[in-house]
Amino acid sequence: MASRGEPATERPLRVDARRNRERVLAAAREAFDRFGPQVSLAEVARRAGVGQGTLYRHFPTRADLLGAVLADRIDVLCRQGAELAATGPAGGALAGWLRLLLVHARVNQGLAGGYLSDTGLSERYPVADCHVPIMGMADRLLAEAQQAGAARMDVTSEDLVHLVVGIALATARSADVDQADRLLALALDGVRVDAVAGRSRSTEARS
Amino acid sequence: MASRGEPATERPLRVDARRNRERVLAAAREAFDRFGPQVSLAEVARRAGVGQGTLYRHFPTRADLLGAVLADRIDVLCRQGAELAATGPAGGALAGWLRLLLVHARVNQGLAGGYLSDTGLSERYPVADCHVPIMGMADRLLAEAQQAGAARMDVTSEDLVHLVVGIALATARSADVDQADRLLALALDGVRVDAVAGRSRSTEARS
DNA sequence: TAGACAAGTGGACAGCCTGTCCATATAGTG
DNA sequence: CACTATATGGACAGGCTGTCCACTTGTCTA
Repeated sequence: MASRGEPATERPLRVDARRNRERVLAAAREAFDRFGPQVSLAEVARRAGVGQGTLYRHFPTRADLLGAVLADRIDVLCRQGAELAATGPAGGALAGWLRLLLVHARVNQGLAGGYLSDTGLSERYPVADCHVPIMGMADRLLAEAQQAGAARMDVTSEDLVHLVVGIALATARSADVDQADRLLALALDGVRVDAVAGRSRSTEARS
Repeated sequence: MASRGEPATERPLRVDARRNRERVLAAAREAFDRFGPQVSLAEVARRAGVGQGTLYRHFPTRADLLGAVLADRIDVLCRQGAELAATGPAGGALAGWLRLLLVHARVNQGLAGGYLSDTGLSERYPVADCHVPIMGMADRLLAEAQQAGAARMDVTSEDLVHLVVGIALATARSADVDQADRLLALALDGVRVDAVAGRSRSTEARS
């Protein structure tokens, strides 16, 4: 995820360096959208009009570049969540935001997938750093929904996010554009408080 | 998926060719397990003790190789499903098999992911060929569960499979090994027939 | 069993990609 | 303006994919 908050304790980048960094970022955004997250980094450098060395100086690995591109998309998503929370009822805000999250996850499926698998397939913190703000927003919206009695108390925000991400991943290449939405609705049916009415969910369906 | 059913209309492989094919397959199985689906095909050939040309002759693309390895794992899974159907109650068979599917999807997540993304990121049939047997088994188990009154009528087998695959993908690198199971239970809560009790699921939670 | 030919093999090779290195160019500073 | 730390670009080493083809080996027929 590189430098989200710009520690600024270190001397700032030289202006030409910062300009090049932005160029690379812009080129990467466009190239990832156009050719997918597998696009050659040499190609990105070419499109940015910089040398490969410059690209690698700013983003030592492909994951760093993917992460940087993801980061501001996530910013937008979280701002939207805050707005929903401020303007609507708690249950609706949660459901609405999960829908936005679903769209985000579908659109950026490739990016995030590439990011994750480059970040290290193993031995890493379960969800990548860049998902921290997402988890924060999920925490907040779920807590509010639970307080309003609109969501089961035994559901965690991690569950919800994983469920949505999963739906996005699983349906990413489905031709049926509505399916993701239907799946989300199905899953949300299991989340709402009235769905549980005193039964001990989980394993009792085992066999 | 290459030649699952061996059309046999074409002359069979020469014995040495068949032997080499098996060797490559065995080496691939092991290498994929050990090093992940990104392992170099040259490495697979080396481990199989054949030349690269031989590997590519039998499996022209990485996806072909991944697909072949996946195919027999899927065979096993479907046989297990048939057994469950034959021995237990319909609702339990469905739930139990979905759990097996979840395990399968988690274990082979990398394989399937690699398979899908190599098969072609775009313009292809939504779910890859190799999933046809899985869908068939899901169809069957769901239909039986629905007839037994153990599953909602408005759920499709595609929904279920996607949900499970999604959970597997989303939790594949989670440190919490139980989470996938909990998510599945959560999702199944939305599937069971008593969860719906005369409400029109889906979008009414919108805002 | 021998000969002939189609089928199969292996490894060299072309082309592409990643990530490093360093001689050169340039912003920032006094 | 001069000086230095920073930044740049492109050549390069190393690795991977997928193709090609001269050579080897099953298989079939007589």
